[in-house]
Amino acid sequence: MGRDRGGARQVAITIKDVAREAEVSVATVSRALNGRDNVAPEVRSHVQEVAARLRYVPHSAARSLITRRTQTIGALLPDMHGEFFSELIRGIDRAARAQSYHLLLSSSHGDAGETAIALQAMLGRVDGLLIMSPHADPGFVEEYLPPTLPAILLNPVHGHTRLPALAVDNRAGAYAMTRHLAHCGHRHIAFIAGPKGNLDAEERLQGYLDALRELLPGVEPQVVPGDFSEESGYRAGSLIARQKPLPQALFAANDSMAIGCLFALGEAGLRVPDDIALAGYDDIPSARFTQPPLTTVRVRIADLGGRAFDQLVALVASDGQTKAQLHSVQMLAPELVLRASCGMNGSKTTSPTPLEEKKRTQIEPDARRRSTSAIPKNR
Amino acid sequence: MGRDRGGARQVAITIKDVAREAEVSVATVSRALNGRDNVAPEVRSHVQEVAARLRYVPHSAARSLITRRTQTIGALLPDMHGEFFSELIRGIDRAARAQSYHLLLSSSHGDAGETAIALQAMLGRVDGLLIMSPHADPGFVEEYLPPTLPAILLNPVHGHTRLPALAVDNRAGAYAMTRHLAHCGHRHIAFIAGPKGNLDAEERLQGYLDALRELLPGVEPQVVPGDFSEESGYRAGSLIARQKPLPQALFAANDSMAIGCLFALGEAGLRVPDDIALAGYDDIPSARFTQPPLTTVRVRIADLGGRAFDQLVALVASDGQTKAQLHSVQMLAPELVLRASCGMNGSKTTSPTPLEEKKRTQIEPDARRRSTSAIPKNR
DNA sequence: GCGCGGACTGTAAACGTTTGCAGACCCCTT
DNA sequence: AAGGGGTCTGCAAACGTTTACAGTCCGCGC
Repeated sequence: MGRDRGGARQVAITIKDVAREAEVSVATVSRALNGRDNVAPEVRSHVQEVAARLRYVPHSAARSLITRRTQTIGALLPDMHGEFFSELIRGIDRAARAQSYHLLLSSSHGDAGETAIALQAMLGRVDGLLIMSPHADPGFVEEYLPPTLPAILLNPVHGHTRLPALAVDNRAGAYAMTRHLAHCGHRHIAFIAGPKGNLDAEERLQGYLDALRELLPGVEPQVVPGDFSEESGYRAGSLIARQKPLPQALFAANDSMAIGCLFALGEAGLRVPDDIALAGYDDIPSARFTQPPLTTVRVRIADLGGRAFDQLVALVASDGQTKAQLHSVQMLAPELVLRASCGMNGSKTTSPTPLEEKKRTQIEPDARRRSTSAIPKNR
Repeated sequence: MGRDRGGARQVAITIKDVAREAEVSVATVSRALNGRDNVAPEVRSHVQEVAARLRYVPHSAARSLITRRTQTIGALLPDMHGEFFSELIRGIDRAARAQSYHLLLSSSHGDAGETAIALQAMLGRVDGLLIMSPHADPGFVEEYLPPTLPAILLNPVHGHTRLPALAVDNRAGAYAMTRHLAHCGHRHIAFIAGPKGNLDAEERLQGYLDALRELLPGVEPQVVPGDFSEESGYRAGSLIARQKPLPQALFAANDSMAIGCLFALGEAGLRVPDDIALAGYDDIPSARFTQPPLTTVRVRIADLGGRAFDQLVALVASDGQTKAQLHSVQMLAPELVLRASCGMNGSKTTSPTPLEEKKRTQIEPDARRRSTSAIPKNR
């Protein structure tokens, strides 16, 4: 079986080899292997058997040359670190494998220029593009993206774009957390803000402000500056610890700052949550290791990636026809993770609280993608 | 400029369009754009100008159909979380972009079967493969991998393989850390082990045992079981805290366990490092946030990925001829990160200590790839 | 003046698929 | 017995490149 072929060195098996071996034409092989219905059943199984025996793998370049499909989508991602990045990739990758698509990755783009170059390089090789670009102006995308290539933005969008987008609803998450703190009985809730230009940071701040205005009218908001770093959280924490009337609760725009803040509060002799409640945002892994464990807002990153991928494939499949319909911005609702630091829920267990519907298009809540594993695997 | 073309809907620009517009043959366009030298300079620049104006992008499938190169390498990775995964990808991606290669990613493989399927799917689409498979038997790789396709393993290898491999020298790292603890004056050093079947865990244990035997002859090793989880570290810590003669130092096979252990020691009223020194392995981000910051062993993951990629491309370029030469196992030396928890170095700053040469092939130390950023970026 | 070589350019084949079209065959109906 | 229809199969074109080969043109040396 599998007779030697004349040539000097072994070249890849092609459809012709299968055809010769199975004693049919290449057209029949193609039809049999691609599941067309106009093939006699016994011929089909024979061809399949021969193909398997020869370990035939279709040459994807040849195939996509004629079908004009690559079965590949590209992901253009910025320079990201840690859990956020890996979760996003995980979600995209899972969805891709489920649809038997391939994933062409290009990450670590520092600026719009790098992203544009990477975009160029991907042009012939993908059926669609997932683009995450924190750079203020996504105009370069419209500049370099061929109008026919489906693409989905993973950004918090700010203004006009002809591309559909998917984003985490930062504002809704911050709103919900603030509401939770209010429900705990806290009235004086201070907020440690993120860096100025950052869209995520500003949306979170907005959620805090909105909730305060709507749920605790008359209470003055207090915003302490920060920049998402642990150090800035530490500084904010020691500042607040010296405050004459201590706030009842402290809400940091991300977990890193909350952790830094926790250190500062501890140094000042304040106990969390007894003397002051604390909450963060992101649910980074360290959040569950702090003492006390940190109440925070979890963002289902893997879900975000998976959903974006599925939408993109739908766009690809529809050949750009549904494009007009899907030309929208969808928001993915985050969920609260209540741990001990807010004083409400002393247990260590996670109890997700679904958020209510927020403005713009909303995604139906479902949980088909598995929850992100809490404990980091080995290593 | 860019005159309308007759057809109904806009199809991609091909080399023929450029040829027609530039009034030369397609062969000349190809030669001009690919930098062949047998093209008149003025013709070349004219063609380049026209191609740019038409936004011509070569159809990569057509190109690789004939060149038999895809300019793409594939990465087959297991189901990984967090920093380790993202650093690895970052390193690979950077190297890929530097060599203008594309990266086809398939991750989250739970078992050998999934990896094999993913491998199959990638077969026609990549020039080479980077494979990381923690599954005990990499035999399936040899089974499904065409003999002509260059590939590099990212595993700690255990025994025979015809593939070149690159791995982190777990044993050397554990050895160096144990030596450091001994240099600090500790003699009774206990080790919290990782899960039984795990290769990383066993290599680390071996490093500890070797160091103890060679550097502190006569001292009895103490190995406490663990499974890499924070909980198991906690259990090990409370066990040890109750010990009659307390060990002077405690070395956990990974940081998660060290952190769990730290909690347990704290609950038992023991101060680190005054009452007992503590060290971990991996340098996960949380390691620098603990109180006191954790002394640990850092693994330059991004470097590992980048090196592996560069070697793979060299293999691809050499058309498999150097394969015999490169058929080796290279070890990447980790470095110590001394923080306060070991009692030696009270400062918070990282001071990497290069390791001495260890057995097998060793990689020349260089630091061309930038250090992994310490503080997690925004989000 | 003629041939020769060098520099450049064009023609066409090849890469491995998919698929429209047409042919072959068989069975059924008339 | 002839024709019609259905089912299956093969032929060959097409996809967009690269590149071997065969020119063409020009200048130069004889």
